Amino acid sequence: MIKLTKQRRIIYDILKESKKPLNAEMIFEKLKKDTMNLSTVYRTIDFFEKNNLVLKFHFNGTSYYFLNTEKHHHYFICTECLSMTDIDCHLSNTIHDLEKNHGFLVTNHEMTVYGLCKECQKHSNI
Amino acid sequence: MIKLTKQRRIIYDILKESKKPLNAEMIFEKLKKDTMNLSTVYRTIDFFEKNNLVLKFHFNGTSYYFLNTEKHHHYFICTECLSMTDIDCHLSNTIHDLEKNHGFLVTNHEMTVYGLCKECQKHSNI
DNA sequence: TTGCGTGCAAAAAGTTTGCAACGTA
DNA sequence: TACGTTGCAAACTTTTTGCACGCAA
Repeated sequence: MIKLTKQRRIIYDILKESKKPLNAEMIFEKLKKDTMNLSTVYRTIDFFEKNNLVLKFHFNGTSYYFLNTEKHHHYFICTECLSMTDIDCHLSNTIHDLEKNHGFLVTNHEMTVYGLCKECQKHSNI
Repeated sequence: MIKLTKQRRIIYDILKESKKPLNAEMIFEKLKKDTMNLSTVYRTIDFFEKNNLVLKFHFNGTSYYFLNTEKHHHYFICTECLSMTDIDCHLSNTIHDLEKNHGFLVTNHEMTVYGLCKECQKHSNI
């Protein structure tokens, strides 16, 4: 059974409220620092990840985390505002082929599209 | 014009010879350390990346790099032996839809499938 | 009560940077 | 020759770890 501590509850709620993926530092900021130690943030996230409660991806030198609801699997990340949008991608066929044709055992997959969202394109001076 | 230095040549060749993606430390090991400074490895890779000569992905705490030939874009990574296999994935449609339906500007995308290759499944005790 | 979770402090791992010297175009 | 590249050493960022104490089940 999973032990529900105050810290886990807090971090879970922060991730739940957030409309964007967060990194450890961002979570730490949100909980006002003195509530909890940064290493606890890392350990808690790690725990969540091992229990499939959160998913992560790596971007610009840090890992970002978000709750693993059924709908999140593939996403578009705006590199400006970090907004995350679910996208449809029919990967299951590809994965099936891999297992069938190459004999691979697929344990995990990720697919991320980066770019600028509509809003950020307006303010962007690229 | 791109300045071709001894160090760039060496690192390029290492990546070319390698059948697997390499991280900075692995490149550094291969060139026997005293040929070049580790920070030069990082700077060179960075330079290659900016000039689209290499692609990278992040895994297990480090960045892995490989030459950006036309054929490499989406791949299967064996988490045991790090072997990399190109896979077919028809993402262009997905990306097209994103740009058309959401007004996103797509600048980059990655898709990686992780698992165990045929060979490693035999020796694996998972 | 007991074993897992946490705080704290310290360090590991990966990567970046400033500056002087060097070497390619 | 000139300017981008490199070596070196130092720092920085992100993440991990050991240990003693604390708390949820």
